[in-house]
Amino acid sequence: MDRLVAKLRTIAELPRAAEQALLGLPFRLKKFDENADLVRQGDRPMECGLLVEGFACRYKLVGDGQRQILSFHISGDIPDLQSLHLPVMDHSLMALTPTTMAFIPHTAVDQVVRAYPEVAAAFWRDTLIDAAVFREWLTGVGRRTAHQRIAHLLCEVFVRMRSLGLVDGESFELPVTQAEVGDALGLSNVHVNRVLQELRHSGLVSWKGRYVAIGDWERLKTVGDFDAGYLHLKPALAA
Amino acid sequence: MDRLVAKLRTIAELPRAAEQALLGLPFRLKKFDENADLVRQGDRPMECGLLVEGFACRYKLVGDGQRQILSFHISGDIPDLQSLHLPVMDHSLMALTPTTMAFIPHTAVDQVVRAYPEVAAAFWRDTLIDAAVFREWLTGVGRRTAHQRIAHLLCEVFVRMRSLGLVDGESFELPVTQAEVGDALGLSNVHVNRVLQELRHSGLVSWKGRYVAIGDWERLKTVGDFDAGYLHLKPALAA
DNA sequence: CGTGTTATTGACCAACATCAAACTTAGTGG
DNA sequence: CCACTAAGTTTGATGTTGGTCAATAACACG
Repeated sequence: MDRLVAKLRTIAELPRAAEQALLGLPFRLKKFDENADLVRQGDRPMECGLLVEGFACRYKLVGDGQRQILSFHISGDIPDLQSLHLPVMDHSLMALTPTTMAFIPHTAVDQVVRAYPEVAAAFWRDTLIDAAVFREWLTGVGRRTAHQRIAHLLCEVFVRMRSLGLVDGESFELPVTQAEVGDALGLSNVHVNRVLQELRHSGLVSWKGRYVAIGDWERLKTVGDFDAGYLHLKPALAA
Repeated sequence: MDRLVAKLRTIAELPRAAEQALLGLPFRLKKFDENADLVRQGDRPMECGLLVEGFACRYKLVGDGQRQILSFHISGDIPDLQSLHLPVMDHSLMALTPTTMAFIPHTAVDQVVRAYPEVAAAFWRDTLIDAAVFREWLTGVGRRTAHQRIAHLLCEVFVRMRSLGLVDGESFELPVTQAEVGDALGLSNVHVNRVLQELRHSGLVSWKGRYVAIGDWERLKTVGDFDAGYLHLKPALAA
């Protein structure tokens, strides 16, 4: 649960008592293999899943079987928090790496939320930030070129990782395949590969295996038309 | 405020007292011309804007000036409800027709939300449904063809209008230009025009001026790969 | 009736998809 | 430690959806 508190601290201030209540939440740990579904579209979860360890993503499938990845998630996120108020899942969640989740009963979350309006506000704020990120992705997929989209995604992940203290120098872990990037940005894996090569050759980024390093942050931001405002980070973390 | 209550009834059950509290909310009416901005990206609103009369949309601009429309809104919606918890707007709102808004002070909304957890839950649920729609649009723009996207959008608007009792037979008002549809779906106005002609010729829809009529609902749903689940309507309204 | 917005058409073009094959790399079991 | 395998990356050739530009036609409205 300390991961959860750490995450919420990046977006809101919580009174000590509320943090204690969160730390006391009951949960059930469960491990998942890479590529396993954590929750499926159509499910009616009775618990919220806190991502403790690993990387995950939300996704939807369309009629002809293509996949759209909707968001990436890391330690501290509760990607299905919405199930508290939207009983049936409208998308699925899957593990991008081996993952461990802490499932917290809805009833327990509900109690904390009722007892501490600040927690309710923080959770609500968290889901609102989710929505803000969807809007940004939507404008990217709708109106930006492949180059811009890829640069933008790298900027976003970099800033989010940095706000959680997960960046080492200029580089951070991103255990995502090029095909997955394509599914997130509405591109083919082939095109992602080609654009990535150009970004590398212009020295904007390097990406080897699971690790991305930013080569030229200012230029990458420019190329990606990136402005971190939509992430609604606390000012201290946005720099 | 009765528009607001009517809207919330489509997504949640509220105790009588809570509805009364909502009806008693203070507000300030303001009229806007077609194409006027209601709220701008970067603003820090002190009020929430309830759309009383007219059609509006959320949008963002990208670096080179192109526009992405993020959602359409009708009477009863509070498109900037999020400003309660996200102080600075990450997108703009504009009127698609002459519009009247009722601006309700954040402080007043906050009081009702604290006094009635059911209202807090209903509002939260409303913003979660917003997010669900963004996800669906994202998958459409990312992974569906122009035909599918346009058919899907018409399905969505039809179902939402019907849930509010705003459909007359098979037809409903949609005061949106083809260029605006393009900006919503990540397409050019020219291409929207061509696809729309095909949809008309195959008898799926007719669209004259401000009014759309569904010609073949079943086929339109199939073409648009549409499933209303993501709208999270109460079962009685989803049919 | 003008006048400005919106819809429609045609010609041409570019970004990105698709297909298929070869090449790398990271694991895995012997 | 090495060969083997599967996943991921890279490359090339080719195709298509949908964009851009520019002109014309239809409307809506004062």
